[in-house]
Amino acid sequence: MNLEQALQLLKDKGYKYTGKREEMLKICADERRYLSARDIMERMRGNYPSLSFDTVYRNISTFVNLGILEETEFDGEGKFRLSCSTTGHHHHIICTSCGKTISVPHCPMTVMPNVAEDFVVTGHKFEVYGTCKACNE
Amino acid sequence: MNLEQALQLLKDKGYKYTGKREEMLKICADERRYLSARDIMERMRGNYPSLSFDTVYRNISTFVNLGILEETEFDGEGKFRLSCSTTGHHHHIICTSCGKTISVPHCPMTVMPNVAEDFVVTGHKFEVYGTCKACNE
DNA sequence: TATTAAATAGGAATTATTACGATTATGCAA
DNA sequence: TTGCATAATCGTAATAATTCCTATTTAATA
Repeated sequence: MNLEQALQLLKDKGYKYTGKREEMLKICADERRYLSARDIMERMRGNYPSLSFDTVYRNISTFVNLGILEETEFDGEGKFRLSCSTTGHHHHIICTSCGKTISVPHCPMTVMPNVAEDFVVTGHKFEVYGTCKACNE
Repeated sequence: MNLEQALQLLKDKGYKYTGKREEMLKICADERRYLSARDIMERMRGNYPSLSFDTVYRNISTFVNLGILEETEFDGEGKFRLSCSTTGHHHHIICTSCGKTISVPHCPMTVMPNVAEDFVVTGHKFEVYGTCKACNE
């Protein structure tokens, strides 16, 4: 997904256009890696010095619900990135230092032995963590 | 791992025996599923009404470092369980309602394409979430 | 039994996130 | 273009999980 698609989707769904929403999405589109809510707030402070937590968290939540952002959680906080263009279901190798990702189309669920007949499976998480080349230097 | 092994390991490593540590481990050994720090505290309040956060969190941290407890994180909080007897590396299917688990010896890393030559891989997480039979009723 | 270092209590501090009433701004229709 | 209804935002308080800190207590052992 790119910025234009994200803004169009918001419009189609009847959400109002605001400068803050555009800037949030712009930041995510420019960086294309996992950012925390605080990361996003910090990058917006220049243009919107009086930005509220509420605005950022509520908009993030909206974007996640619409599929504009992908969400995960590690190091004790939520992380968000613009949904990958990778078609369909995928996983990530994630740099825990800068949030940069590599997409992995391979999903372990396809080869999971069906040991869980007693479980109603609602989801799964497969992530590989490490540090990227740039962060290693 | 069982209660006796855990207590022995603590002793071998030079940690002091305390009733609180034994009870924490007893709770984990009896339940054998993922519990939050708060879950553990609540179960101890009867015997130790003046139990401190610090005690629980510090002991959990000690136990995790010694490999007595396995740690994960979902629903915004840390979860802990007595290390499985399953030999070696494994993953879990986890009931997000009660913390009950099923061990899965299969690890997706063994079949991961090596797309990460630019990454120094430090870890990974593979968990399947759902609700168990008992919680579904 | 006395000593010493580890463990704990009690509560304050931190951090991430959510909640909420008051205010402001967007989209739309007259 | 203006006014209206409602969504979005602000400012801040509330929550919730976790960590930190100091005085006190306790387990191990000499």
